[in-house]
Amino acid sequence: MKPKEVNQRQFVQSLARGCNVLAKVCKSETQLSLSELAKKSDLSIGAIQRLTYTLENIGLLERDPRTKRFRTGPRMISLALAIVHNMELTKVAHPFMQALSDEIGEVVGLGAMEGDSIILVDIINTQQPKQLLNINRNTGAIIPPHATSTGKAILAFLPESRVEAILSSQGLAKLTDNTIASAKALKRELDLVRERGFATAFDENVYGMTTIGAPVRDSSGDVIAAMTIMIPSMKISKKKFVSAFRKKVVKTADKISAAMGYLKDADK
Amino acid sequence: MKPKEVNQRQFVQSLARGCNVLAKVCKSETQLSLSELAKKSDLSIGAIQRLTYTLENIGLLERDPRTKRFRTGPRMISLALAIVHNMELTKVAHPFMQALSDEIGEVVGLGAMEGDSIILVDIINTQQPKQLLNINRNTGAIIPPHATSTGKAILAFLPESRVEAILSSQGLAKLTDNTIASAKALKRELDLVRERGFATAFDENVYGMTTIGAPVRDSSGDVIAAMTIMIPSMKISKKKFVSAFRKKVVKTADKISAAMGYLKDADK
DNA sequence: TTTATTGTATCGTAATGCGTTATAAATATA
DNA sequence: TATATTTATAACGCATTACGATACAATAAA
Repeated sequence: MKPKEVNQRQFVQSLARGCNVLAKVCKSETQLSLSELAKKSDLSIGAIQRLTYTLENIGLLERDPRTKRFRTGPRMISLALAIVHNMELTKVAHPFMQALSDEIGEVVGLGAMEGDSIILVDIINTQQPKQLLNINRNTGAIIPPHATSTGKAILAFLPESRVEAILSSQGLAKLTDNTIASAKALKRELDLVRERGFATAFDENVYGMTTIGAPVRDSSGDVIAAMTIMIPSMKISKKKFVSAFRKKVVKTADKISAAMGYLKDADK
Repeated sequence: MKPKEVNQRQFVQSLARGCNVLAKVCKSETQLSLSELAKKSDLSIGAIQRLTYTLENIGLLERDPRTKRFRTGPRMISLALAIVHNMELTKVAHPFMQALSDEIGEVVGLGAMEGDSIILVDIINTQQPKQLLNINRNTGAIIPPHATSTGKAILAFLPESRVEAILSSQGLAKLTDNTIASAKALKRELDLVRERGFATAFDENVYGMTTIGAPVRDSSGDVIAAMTIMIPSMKISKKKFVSAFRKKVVKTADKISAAMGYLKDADK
């Protein structure tokens, strides 16, 4: 119908539409009705009906028998668990992150490269019941590479070509006044990160969040992720923050790298 | 093409096919090539090409640029993490399970109802390097309800109609000599479980695995999951196993129920 | 090099999935 | 309870979409 010039003759519309519907339901905290789905996807009601019928039939979606609303189906949950399970990184990293978080009493996160995106794959939340400003990110969130310590800690150690690919696919959106939104400035920043071995971000992604991150390597020495400490900016000055945590982030990230099989002094 | 009398005119073939392909790739430990996928799915090579092209295009699949093999894409990973994140049960249960496992030095698992399936949603593995028989189940695994302590601990506390629905959808496969494969015998077993408050399974699912499980309830009092202790059967006699662990399973499962908001003595 | 294997593009066809419309059920309003 | 409104299901006719087959290109093996 619509002039989808994105593609040629290889694109199967109904699959893409169906997957989008599936994703909508799975990501939604609440259950969704047929008509809600139709509105959110702007597809005809008939289309949604067929797609959901199919997805339900193969177990990826499920329907509350009372309310007739859709929710994530058993097969989808099984699949999700299998995927997460296959990510050995989180399994390896989690205990180290937990230990660090316990020690310093702050939020610790882990962002990993998946394709050209950086995804928050694990987070240790410190449950201080009602803090003024709470850091509240969920696993699965896609993280802007240029505006986070996680992102910069990864980018700094990737080959030029990968960095360009990632940035061109993700863009350099100006998220706050402090966001480094120019390619040139970012390049300089990455040089600094490389030199120091860790990255920082002061209110660059969202206002009020200060973070410091260090890269994590796999057994072949490639940087595949970064671990971060996140705190509310008002809690401490930049200087104190960096001096207090720089060694701890790097040390913990290095431990994770080691546990992933990376031998620090193998060469160079 | 094939006489798919399963359905009428509402079933959209290409969506179902595409999702199956997607699931195959995501569940596979290794990356899959186009032709491998074609064989495994028995679809024409052209079909697989279109489906994977689409899935890749929308980020659910990803292709290794060198080998051209498919793997789980960033958007799929993001989705999986979001799904798992939304499952508050595991978040709540995990620390209790960890504590129990630490205390007794055995494997502890958690199986939850998802639709008419019971899925292993979390497991604490005790990493005894090279034990003779290692319990090795992965999260995401679908668990036979009638042949496991997890399953029986759940079934015993569900309304009759749900039990029937589950059993008729899952069957009563004879998995070992000890499997309770008759509906009558199972009913008697479930009576016993209800009476004692926990379920056992001695080599009923796979040979060599003995388990004991207790139900977990949510805030509305419904049984939604069960927690199990799993050990290699040769390690201990049935009697000793039950007497050693019966109180611990129930107690820990109760703690989880309480943390889920269940008030034990609300009524009755 | 040749040969096998695997991935990509093309093409004509009809079956598949499309949006619309009609019916039924459920929920809200009076 | 009756009426209006929203929501879900089913039917249908048409054009597009996805189909399998085949031919071509690229890569890997020998």
